[in-house]
Amino acid sequence: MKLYNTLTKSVEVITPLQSPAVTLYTCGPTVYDFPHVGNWFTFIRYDVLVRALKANHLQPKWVMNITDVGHLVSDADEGEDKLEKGARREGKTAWDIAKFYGDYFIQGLNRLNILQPDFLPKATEHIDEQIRLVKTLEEKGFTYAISDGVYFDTSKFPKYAEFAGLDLDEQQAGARVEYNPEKRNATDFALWKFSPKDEKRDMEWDSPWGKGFPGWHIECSAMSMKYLGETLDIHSGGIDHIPVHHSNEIAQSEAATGKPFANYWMHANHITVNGEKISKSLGNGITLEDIEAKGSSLEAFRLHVLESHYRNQSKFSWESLDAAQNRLKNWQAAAVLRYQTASSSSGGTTFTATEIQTQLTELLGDDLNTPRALVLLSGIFGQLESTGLHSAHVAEFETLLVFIDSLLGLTLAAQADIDDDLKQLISARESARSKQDWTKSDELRDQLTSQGIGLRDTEQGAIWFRL
RNA sequence: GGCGCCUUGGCGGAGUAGUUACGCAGCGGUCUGCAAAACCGUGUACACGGGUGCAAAUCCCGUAGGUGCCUCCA
Repeated sequence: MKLYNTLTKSVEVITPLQSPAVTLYTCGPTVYDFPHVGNWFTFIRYDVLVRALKANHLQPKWVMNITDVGHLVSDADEGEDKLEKGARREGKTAWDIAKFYGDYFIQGLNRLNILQPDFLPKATEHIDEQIRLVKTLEEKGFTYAISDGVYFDTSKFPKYAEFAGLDLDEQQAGARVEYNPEKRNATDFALWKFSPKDEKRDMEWDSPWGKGFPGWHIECSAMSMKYLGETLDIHSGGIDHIPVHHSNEIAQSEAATGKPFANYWMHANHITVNGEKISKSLGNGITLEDIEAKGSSLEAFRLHVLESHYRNQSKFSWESLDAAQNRLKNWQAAAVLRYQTASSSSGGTTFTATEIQTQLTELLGDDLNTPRALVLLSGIFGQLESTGLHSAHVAEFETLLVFIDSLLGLTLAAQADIDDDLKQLISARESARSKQDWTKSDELRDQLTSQGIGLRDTEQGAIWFRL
């Protein structure tokens, strides 16, 4: 299993600390609003990673956090907590917001056929762990307190800028945003924030430094260490997190333990819509509901995600989603050929499932090359559609479909046979046709169409497919 | 202002030196009772200008446009 490692900027073979177990931490959502397609792209990328690891004989132990406190509107540790802001927007408490959008997120995982992580820890349920980690950092001299919180002193972690390849001096010279002048360094970040003196927050806890709430970054370190140990194999997240969030995670974790935090870093690139990034301010945050309202399926959306490589910036458009929907329909039409092999015993496509499985596993194992995997599959399904499935290969085909579904999260094997009523309509049409009763045969065809079943007349008889 | 990345046929999207990528859509034809599907055929694609090479979409330099991070954000 090979993966591009942001740490070394090269594709590397994954060698877990305790193979075949592989520990994986993926940055999860901040649950203050509906996720948009860009967010879901990344979560599907994680899912593909997990499935690829499994296919390549590794056993992932997967943790994805739920950020339900402490993520401020600005990464510069200023501004409002997103949860509190969401609460004000909807006239609820921050706890209500976290519950509602947290539940929505988990439903979204299911709707997109994303595997459930082994752990989905919430930041608010790990306050003690976070406080303990800050204490450790304090004891080791990495922290200092100012009026609004306890901060990490990045100047005491000399390789801070290495991970993101930043030139801190240059950046500061041209920085557009001013930072809290009490901070010792621009890159210092909050470990613990104090509650405002004149305001009662929905979410706040006591700590050795005063009442407040944890900084956004510390949760990931605390929770990954709790569930996966001080050094994890793979840490994954959105590409935007390289400069701030992940640099901070590395700094605070390695400062606390003296050990490497993660051996492999996998970053999913972003997508654009109409050539622009997705952001709240642009108002182009398409949701899963928008996709369904347009008549597309979430499975087609998933296939659309797989059509591009996770390291490239890819584009989302309704046109490309339609293309994926059509491609999926063709695949589904091929999948149901296994119910229609009665007269193709002599001809039809034959193949060996294990051979194709090996190829697919290698493609996914080569830095998650999903575009190439789809090319392979389109070739196979295309051949099936043109020549039919050999009747002796139904079981082989079924095995392959189950494997494809497990690797790519599709539901091809689940494509069911049609019921007897529909089958009778088809055979009634066949006999009408043999009697050249075109009126009746067209009428029956219309009936089938209205029930979502299309037909193609071949030399071996009518083949049905779902419209 | 600093540091990056990108630019492939109608749309999406692989490909880092020499092979038709591929998908979706389109066009012409065959087949068909009519359709549909399928099949056959069909697009002088690699932003522009130089350079290196026997050979460049692929490497180097420059130009133009776009875009990302340094605010929000997967």
